[in-house]
Amino acid sequence: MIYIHSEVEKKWQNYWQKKKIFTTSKNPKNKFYSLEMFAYPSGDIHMGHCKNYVIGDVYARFKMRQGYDVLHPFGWDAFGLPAENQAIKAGIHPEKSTMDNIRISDESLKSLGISYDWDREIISCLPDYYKWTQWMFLLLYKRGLAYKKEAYVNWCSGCQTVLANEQVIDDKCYRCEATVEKRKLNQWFFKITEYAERLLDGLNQLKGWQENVKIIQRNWIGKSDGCDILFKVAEKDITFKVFTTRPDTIYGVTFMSIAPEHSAIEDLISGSSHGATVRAYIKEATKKTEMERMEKEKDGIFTGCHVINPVNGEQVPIFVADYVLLEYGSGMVMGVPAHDARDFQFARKYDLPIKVVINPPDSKLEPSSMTDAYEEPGVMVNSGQFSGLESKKGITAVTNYFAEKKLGGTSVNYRLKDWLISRQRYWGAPIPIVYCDKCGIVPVPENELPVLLPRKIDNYVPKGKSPLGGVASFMNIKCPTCGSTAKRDPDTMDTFVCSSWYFLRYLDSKNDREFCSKQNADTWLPIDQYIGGTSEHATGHLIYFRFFTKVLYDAGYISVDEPATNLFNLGMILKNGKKMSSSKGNVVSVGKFVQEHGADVARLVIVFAAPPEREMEWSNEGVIGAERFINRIYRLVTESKSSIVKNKPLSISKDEETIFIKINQTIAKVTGDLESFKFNTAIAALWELLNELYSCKKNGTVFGYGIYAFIHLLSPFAPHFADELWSIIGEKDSLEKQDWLGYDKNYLKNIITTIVIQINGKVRSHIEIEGSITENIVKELAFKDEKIQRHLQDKKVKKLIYVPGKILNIVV
RNA sequence: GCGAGGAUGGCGGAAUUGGCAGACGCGCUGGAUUUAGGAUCCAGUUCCGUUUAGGAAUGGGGGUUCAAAUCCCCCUCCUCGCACCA
Repeated sequence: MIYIHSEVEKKWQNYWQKKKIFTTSKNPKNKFYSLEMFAYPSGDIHMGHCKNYVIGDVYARFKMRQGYDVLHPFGWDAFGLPAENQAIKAGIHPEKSTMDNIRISDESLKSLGISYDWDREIISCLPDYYKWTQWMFLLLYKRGLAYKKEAYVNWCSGCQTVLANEQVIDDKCYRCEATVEKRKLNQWFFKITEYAERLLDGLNQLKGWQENVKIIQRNWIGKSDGCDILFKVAEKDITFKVFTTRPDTIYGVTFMSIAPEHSAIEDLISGSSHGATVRAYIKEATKKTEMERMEKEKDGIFTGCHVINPVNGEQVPIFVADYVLLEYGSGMVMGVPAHDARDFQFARKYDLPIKVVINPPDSKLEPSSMTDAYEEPGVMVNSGQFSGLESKKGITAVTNYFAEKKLGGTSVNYRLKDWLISRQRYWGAPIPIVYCDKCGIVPVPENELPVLLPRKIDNYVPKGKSPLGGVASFMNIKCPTCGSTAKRDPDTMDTFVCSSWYFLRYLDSKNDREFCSKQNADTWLPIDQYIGGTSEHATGHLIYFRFFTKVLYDAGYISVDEPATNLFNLGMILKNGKKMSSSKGNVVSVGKFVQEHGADVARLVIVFAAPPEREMEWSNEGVIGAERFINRIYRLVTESKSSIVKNKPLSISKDEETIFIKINQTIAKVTGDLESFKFNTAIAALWELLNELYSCKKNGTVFGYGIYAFIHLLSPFAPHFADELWSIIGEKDSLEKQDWLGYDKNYLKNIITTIVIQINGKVRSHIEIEGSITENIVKELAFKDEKIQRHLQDKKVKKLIYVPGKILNIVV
């Protein structure tokens, strides 16, 4: 007798839909917001994507069974490069291609029986969604958090657009792997840096986030405490502010470096004989990629100017050097060769003086014999009034000195940069900004949203300019303020903007007056369990959606300032050791697999093969195991359905006690494992119980109850199959409507306890004891034991160590 | 270079306030049943040792302990993140 999955799975999916089993409660008493990251619709989804949805589904179903009113929605991150590149490749308009992909992917998800409330599905490329993405832009603009500036940006020659920092990997584009160059462009930015401190601080309250992700975010934010110091230029009327974390080395400054892109350089070299060489150097430097600049030997060029060291009046030369980053601090660095590795190299190359101002605690440094900079703490020397101070105290003392003299003082810098959101691409939400000849930058009034993305466009393939710029009917409008001729912004927004707030739209997906009502937000927020992705999102989406949450909180639209209390990161599914992807040709199609083996088998393969957080290889062996599991259960249930017992047995006979204990232990184990995402060991426990049920006498109330309990426990993992078994044993409706099974605490301990007897830590024997166990009984039985006696011959017992109920170790 | 995580049978993986290493599955071996087996059932399966007795074993080396996969020190390799951040 073999289980036929195809009809059964369809039947239950229809049933769930008809009975609205997964429709979210309107008035939740005990809310639980369970969310999986939404997806890019690039082609049909494949098994590689499905781990996310299956793991999330098992958890959501478990929570439903525990009596929570679960919100479990899904949607599509439908704008952006992945969808657009795929459309261009196929030569199909992105809208058609995207919507087609969504349709077939929805089918795949439904065929897996994922418990989504499909009524709340969102698609970020549709106007009723991106209207609110544009609204978010305006909100940030109003709050001074969106601004435009000319900046060097990452330009991908393949995708013909700018990229955010985290979209550049080793100087290559994250989508097409073309080399990324620097271009100076006028672009929109979100001022995420203004939230740097709060983003950092908020991590401490996220107890339910994996430490790993929080560490990555901390590093990415990159807070460093230090001191600003003002340096006057000797030859010109210019003052520079320079950031340093080591003000204690101020007396060791022997030069100054400035980033090639720095706007003050022109002033420094104007009218100077150094102008030509400096300009040539800058030209060369800005041509290089970041990688090239990093890999070569540090170099620079003298500007002809000097700065005056404010502590001792010394004049030191200013160099332009391409290892200095414009974006960090003020784009200038004070060169202290004795105590900074980079400055040391630079000084040796150009024969600049090396001045030791920090000595190690118990030795003295000689500049001539140094082979490396000394960067550790130590004692300040050659430092005027500060000499003799321990360097840590020196940092404070020097900082205070500058603060008092109004020449600088305490300063904090972050590695985090503002978020560049303009994209010169067609497939995105248009930026709701108008450029009026008279009024300048004008935000589109809210009541004119959405700014519709024109469907008709001659050429959406990017060629270095925004495709929308060529659509006259879109570009040319009247200024909303004064009515004179104006133009729209031809750029679209980074998709990360769409995904920064999507979790809010689910709460009120059809609201056309607000992105989400305050009431719904208050009802459902925060996300109780967020599941998805790997840590690759740690510096992208997971920071951005925290940022948006804080902005919306500040603006009073929501009452939480962190979006998700718990975050679970998953490991990828691999096939032949590599990430599944259609370009690598190693995908397992959902549709085909479900047709052949069934959704429940797919689900079981995913949960049993490895712990969810670890990478797993998709293997045929796993499929065989899962199929065998299902058939074995099916056989047992159909053969014994007449003896099913639906209530916990009132009395348990002596010889049924063992199996009853096993049942209770399994309920406890599976419940605990579900709560902590150890789904693989939950399945192992079910296997154990199944084997146990097979080997016990196949009748009697306890056996019958065991099968009943088993079906319950199986249902989050293999919901179609479990509901089918549920009806086979004569029950009505779906298990989803049933409360999660409790267990009897009095039956968790085994009747027989095995005590391990060790001699000098080596296992020599076991004794089995039923009933109460005291140390004395154990000792008595141990010394009577034949094997133990043999080992104890001619030996003297020195010590006995007894661990109650576990071990007796005899030391001889 | 810095930061995080990891290394356990033929394979995926269990086991963490230190207490029987290898749960469960796959594979393999033997048996039963079957016209048949890539179905099913039963038994076995870390390695060495013919069996027994025993010994060895959780990447390698040292240590703490009655007792270490688990704690400490050193080393090797792998994965991920950051990477001139002044």
